[in-house]
Amino acid sequence: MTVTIKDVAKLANVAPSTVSRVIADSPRISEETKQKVKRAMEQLGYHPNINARNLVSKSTQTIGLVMPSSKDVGFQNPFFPTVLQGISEGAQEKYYALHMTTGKSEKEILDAVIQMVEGRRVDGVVLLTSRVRDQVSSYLRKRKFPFVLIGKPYQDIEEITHVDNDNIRAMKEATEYLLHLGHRHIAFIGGTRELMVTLDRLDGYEKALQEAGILVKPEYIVHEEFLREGGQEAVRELMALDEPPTALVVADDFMALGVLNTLDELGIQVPQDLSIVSFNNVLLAEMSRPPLTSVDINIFELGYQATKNLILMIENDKEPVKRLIISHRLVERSSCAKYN
Amino acid sequence: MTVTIKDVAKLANVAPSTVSRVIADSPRISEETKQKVKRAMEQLGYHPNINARNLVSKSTQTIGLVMPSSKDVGFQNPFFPTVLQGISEGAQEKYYALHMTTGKSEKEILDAVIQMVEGRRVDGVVLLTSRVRDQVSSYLRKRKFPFVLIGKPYQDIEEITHVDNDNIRAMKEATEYLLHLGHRHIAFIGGTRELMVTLDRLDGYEKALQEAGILVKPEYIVHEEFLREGGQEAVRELMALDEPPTALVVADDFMALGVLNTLDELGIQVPQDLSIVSFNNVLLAEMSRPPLTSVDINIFELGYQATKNLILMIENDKEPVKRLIISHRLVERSSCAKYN
DNA sequence: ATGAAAGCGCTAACAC
DNA sequence: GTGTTAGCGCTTTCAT
Repeated sequence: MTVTIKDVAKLANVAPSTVSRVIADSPRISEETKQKVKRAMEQLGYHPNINARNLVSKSTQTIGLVMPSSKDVGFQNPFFPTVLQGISEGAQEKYYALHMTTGKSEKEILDAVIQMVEGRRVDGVVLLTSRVRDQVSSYLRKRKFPFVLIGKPYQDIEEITHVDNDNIRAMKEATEYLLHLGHRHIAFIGGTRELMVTLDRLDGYEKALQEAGILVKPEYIVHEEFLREGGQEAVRELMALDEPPTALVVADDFMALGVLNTLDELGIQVPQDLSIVSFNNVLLAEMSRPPLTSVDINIFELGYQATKNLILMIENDKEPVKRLIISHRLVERSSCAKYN
Repeated sequence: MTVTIKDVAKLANVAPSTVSRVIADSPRISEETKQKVKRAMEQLGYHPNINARNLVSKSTQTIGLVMPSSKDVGFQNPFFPTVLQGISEGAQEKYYALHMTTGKSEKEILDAVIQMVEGRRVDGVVLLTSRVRDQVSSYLRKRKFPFVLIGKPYQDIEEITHVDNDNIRAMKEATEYLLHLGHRHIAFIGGTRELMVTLDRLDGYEKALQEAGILVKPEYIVHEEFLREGGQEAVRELMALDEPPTALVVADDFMALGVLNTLDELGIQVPQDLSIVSFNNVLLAEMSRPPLTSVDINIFELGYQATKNLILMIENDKEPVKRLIISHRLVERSSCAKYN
């Protein structure tokens, strides 16, 4: 029924091992037999059985992807397809396949990861988001299994290869941009504090203010856990303060869109009444009104570098631990104005 | 080094086959030995090698996912993560894993699919988008390999199990909604004609107009191939016609956002000057200004049903061909007004 | 440069 | 109810 290496061997009048060598493009096979075997493969429509190959070779040429929880907001964020593009391109170039894990809870995800690692389905793993106290990364570390984290590790930062932006600096610069425009009342809107990226960006925000000698006010710091519901309310409260901010740094374009929306309802004009700097610079940023000044963090590159380096680690087990910092740049559009 | 079924067998004082039966939870094993074996597995930290299992059992418990070309606009569309959520939930429930294929060109994608099918990496495939003259679906059909298409097949519609919306009717209703509001000059903005979904929606648009006795004007039909560049221009031309439309049906929320943007630049107010009905009802639709009246097509369900039915097909090879139509509904928001 | 043979870790007859 | 055994399709020594 299914055509195996033996069938090819028979037709080509060689041993199965020779066929195997042809597949691996071994240099110790004469060009002549190579052609002969290839013709036979062609003729029979032969395709190697990957499971058999994986079983004996103890490698799979596939990379495991750990997605954020499927009921997470992150899943809806355009960040996600873009980083996937980068990962997939990095994998494709080296002929690696992609295996996905998802799950609704942290536990489901961890279980799925354990299954795929212990079951020898993958040679390495890319973690798509860095969460505080992430169990998956702890497990992989203990297991000494090759993996790369996109984002900043919660702990053991010197020992986990990761690719990240310098989010502290990036947000510091974003905040300073507003400072230079004359703003003194700048609020921060970010996602859940469970995400390392939120923590770093908050950090950068505070640093910028401190350096400028401006007091960091707790009421100016908002964490929108939910994209829609929570957000609306939070923005309303923020703008209802005795001393409302004149500018906002928002940790994500998608979030910024929601903010823009709420502001519109409140009759607050951007950038005339309020300036906004956002983050990530996804397609959305230029499609919103006003188009958002946003920090481009090179999402594609995050994914691409993560995969490239994971493959390096897989193929060379003494590849050193690396910390790859992807560059960012502020893209000015129309959501900011001078404060007078 | 790695612990195998034999090690477990030895420790538990049983035969390897018994261990295998315990894993498969065979009813012919006494509760007592089951416990004994499970303890041994626990103690040794045993995990089954999936490749070995796949090799002999000729099944993989994994589903292949065929994504749109990674350089495609579709990739950026929020449709994509949402449908993935549905797929992943359907798979998870039946303990199926997910294997992804991507590629930059149609050819790369086809090759990747052939590899994963012939290599016996997956038991079935779900195709995420339906394109005109899609080679992947032709290949799978010829190969008689289980697959489900999300969207409407280009050909052999009676012979390909697919899950789709009734896009013709949905767009017809959307158009009629505008008709009922008094609009007589309604234009259509859709994606590339390479996508079946575009064709169907265009069809529904034309049907609605015809039934209403309104002439379908070619200059009212716009296909934005590129989300940004092309779109801007197309919308401008449309609004610069001698008789510009008073309403728009747009085949996608993401596209609608771009349209909204261009209209704003042109100083055209929605819905006062122009009404818009959009499609898909992703999160974006309620975050835009004005919030978009959009046809909810139940994206999650598309993915979920596709996977569920694929698994049925995998597990029962005489499962009949099915055509699953997912319901839709118009969600009214603020992008439409009566025409006076 | 090529062949023979062992075995990767598992399942599934077939015995008993 | 459990053990024995023969592969699944491939790669990889070890010969020659």
